[in-house]
Amino acid sequence: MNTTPSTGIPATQNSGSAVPAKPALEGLEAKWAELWKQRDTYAFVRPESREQVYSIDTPPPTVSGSLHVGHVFSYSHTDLVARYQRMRGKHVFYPMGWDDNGLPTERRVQNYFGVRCDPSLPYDPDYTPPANPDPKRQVPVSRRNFVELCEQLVEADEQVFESLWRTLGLSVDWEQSYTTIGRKAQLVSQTAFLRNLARGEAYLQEAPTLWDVTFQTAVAQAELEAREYPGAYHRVAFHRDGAEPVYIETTRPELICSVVALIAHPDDERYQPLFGTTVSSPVFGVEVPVLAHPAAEPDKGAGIAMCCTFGDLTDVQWWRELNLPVRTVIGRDGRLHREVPEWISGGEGEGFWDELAGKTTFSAREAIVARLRERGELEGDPKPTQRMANFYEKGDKPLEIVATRQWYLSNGGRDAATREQMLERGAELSWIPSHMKHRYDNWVNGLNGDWLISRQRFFGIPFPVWYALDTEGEPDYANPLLPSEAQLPVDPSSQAPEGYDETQRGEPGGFIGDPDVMDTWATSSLTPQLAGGWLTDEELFGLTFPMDLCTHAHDIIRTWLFSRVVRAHFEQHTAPWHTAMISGFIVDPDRKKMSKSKGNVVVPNEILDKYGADAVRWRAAIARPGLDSPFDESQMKVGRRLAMKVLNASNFVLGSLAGAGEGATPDASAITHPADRAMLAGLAEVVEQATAAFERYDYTGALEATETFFWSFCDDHVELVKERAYGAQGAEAAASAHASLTLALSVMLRLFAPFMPFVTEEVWSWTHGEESIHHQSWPSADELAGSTGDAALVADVAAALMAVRGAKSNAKVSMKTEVLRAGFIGPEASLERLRTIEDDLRAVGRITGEVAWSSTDAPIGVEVELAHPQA
RNA sequence: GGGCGCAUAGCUCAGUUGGUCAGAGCACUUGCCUUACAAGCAAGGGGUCGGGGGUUCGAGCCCCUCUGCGCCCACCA
Repeated sequence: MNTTPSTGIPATQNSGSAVPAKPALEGLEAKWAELWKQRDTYAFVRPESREQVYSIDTPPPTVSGSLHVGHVFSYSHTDLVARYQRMRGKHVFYPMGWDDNGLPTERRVQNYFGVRCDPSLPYDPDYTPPANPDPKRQVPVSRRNFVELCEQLVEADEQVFESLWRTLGLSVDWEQSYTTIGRKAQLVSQTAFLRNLARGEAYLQEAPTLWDVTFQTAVAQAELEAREYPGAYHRVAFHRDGAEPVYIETTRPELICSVVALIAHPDDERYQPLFGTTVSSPVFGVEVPVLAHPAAEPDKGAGIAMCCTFGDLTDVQWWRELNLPVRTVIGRDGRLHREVPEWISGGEGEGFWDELAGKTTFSAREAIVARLRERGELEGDPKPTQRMANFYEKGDKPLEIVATRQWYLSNGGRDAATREQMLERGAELSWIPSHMKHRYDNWVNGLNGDWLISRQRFFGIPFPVWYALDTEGEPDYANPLLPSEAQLPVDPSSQAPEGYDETQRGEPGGFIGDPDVMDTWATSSLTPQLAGGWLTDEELFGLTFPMDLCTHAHDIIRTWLFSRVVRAHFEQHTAPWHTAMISGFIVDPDRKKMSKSKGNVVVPNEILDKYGADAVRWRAAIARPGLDSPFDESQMKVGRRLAMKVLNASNFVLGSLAGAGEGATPDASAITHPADRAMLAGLAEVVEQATAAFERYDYTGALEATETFFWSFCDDHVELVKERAYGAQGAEAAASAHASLTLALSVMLRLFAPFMPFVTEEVWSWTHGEESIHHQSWPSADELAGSTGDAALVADVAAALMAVRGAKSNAKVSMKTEVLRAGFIGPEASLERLRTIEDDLRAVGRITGEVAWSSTDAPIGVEVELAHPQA
């Protein structure tokens, strides 16, 4: 082949090789995403035994939501491990799910189509949504129409997500995908629920519940968010017969109408004389007892609190532990009841109720404060304060506490033995990084009740439960009617229970269906079962469960991770996976969390377009598990530069140096030159480092080792052997260079493959036809025939080159300047090694004259006599 | 208030059991159109490893303490 391509067009251009003249990154994502799809490159092929499988539980994204770079990075981390394990010979089970049920989808449908669900409307089979949706004036539609619109939009959203994941290069097997609303999800969720119910782990209970008045649904502890909320202390008088009034301080005077007791700490001497007596409430004149309870805090407010049912969770505790009555005034819509409460009716406040009835808590507060003022029962002016209030994470009004009937699932929140079991399951997991286990323990130990799994919504999986109605039409909640497992999935709102027919729905002596749906976590807590084929494909389930790995960011340890542990513990009596790899967040440059409201969200498509998927993945890979990492575009550039370098260096090695014809399978026996053997010995060490790093889920360490070697390979080794590869030292010396370069490149490409699947696949395809690099085996030190070489020479070469280049750089001359005399100094052992490759050294340094060697204790250096630059 | 994590060059981060550990990349400076790559290459400047104690022959690395930052949980009288 032509060894001196001076035209700028490599000789290979004429050889018919697939090595391109001028490689480019542009278009690689589109090309390979499509080919991988066509060739089914990442299909899960069932092996004989569980040991041959590596199974992964990765989060089903909320399809109605939007993704930011944080998601992209976290999913990339999963893919790094998936690709590594695949190359290690595992059959990688890597499904993708879509979390498409629940409130987020409902909200998106409402806004997108401009509709809202009204369950009282009949189904319209020909319904078409408004042409010009107005989210502010939503058109009511039937429940079934609403659900159809949800399904329609969800499908479109899922395609957009899939396309993004393919562009990012996730090696997901798309045949294995699942949704959280589909038939399989219904079957799995309902079956698991019925079994929980049969074992007593699930139960129906009427109890005070955290309630979002905007969405009008109950909310679980895991979905709470404490936020600052402005309020004001109102100092209010409770009256005593023939004595001074008792003052309490409250931020919620509108709840005075629901007061059931005043409570102070048992040791509080100020209030001890009052314990056991009664006082009467301002405005309403309702008599309530003064009681003692240790949860009262003497230094908070007036030191004595009014207990209302229910103002906050402390009220719930007092109500429960002191056996207080329930006096509910706030309805599911967040407004005060229309009718006069019975404990007020007949009293002095009865007439005033007209002013409160149907008001929001905010307006009721204004009305009652005005009334307190009039009556002289408010002392001084309200004192503004900032307090923490519980919010639904998706809501914008503080949660109320409303007594409602809900389904619960035991999770250790009410039972110390179960809690202990959950902690033990958590301890069985291998946590990456290990300190993330503390978050799990912290959460489990802080549970204050069982898991509330029912939601008063529409687009979700229904509870497979009916209730018989007695002759009065009252439901019998104590004895729910249940389907058999063979009947699942069922929809109790459109199907009748066994022994009844549809005409009996809602009729006395008939039945009603449970109106609620399961919270989305009640389904996604079963993703290992759902994806793995539980109930539907027991062979698959046996091969994949418990899974090897679960991955996600640290924010959903308390929700998704914990809830899956609960489910697998009850159903399979095991932890759902062996390892939990937890990602950090990508934060903005000021280390603030990215959020839409702050406007600091980086959209994935933009950076993927701008820098390419390999560059984005590279950036993701330098963020270690668990560590938050600030977003910085300059780092994308570095990733892109590496991808470009891989492309160029591969092109040079395969196209010009080694020769494409002999490229695919190098002849190891030809590798005889000490420089080549040393390089391969160095690479063998890198292979061992990278492998060890990946085995401990330190993908960053694996990348660093590979990348460091690769750059020195390009800068030092390739430069060192270039002339020899062109034939300057004869055929045998050239063959050694060709074979070693090809072998080293093959190894490095495979080491890079998990990180940069596109560019490595592109290069691989130049010499391997349709064979994918992602099916090749992960490199081993054994396959490096030259590993018997002396790796120490690699460092000597680097030092010698640096010395020669430094001399030229200091002289401010071109690197091609001739060296008329070079005197190397350094430790004798190093000089000994360098002498074995003197010809290579002369070529790269353009040393045309005498070379001298003198051994010293100092590091390697050189004294040179340079030709005149002009010469 | 409880828990966890972080603090090493201007920036982002490595520093595995205390002894070539004071490093890398970016940024910066100075050169080089060198026949793979100028979105390149080469050389170079830059840090008393947050403060203070202690253990040790020896400490970014271990112990104590202080300070600052971040996250999770709790906190509605």
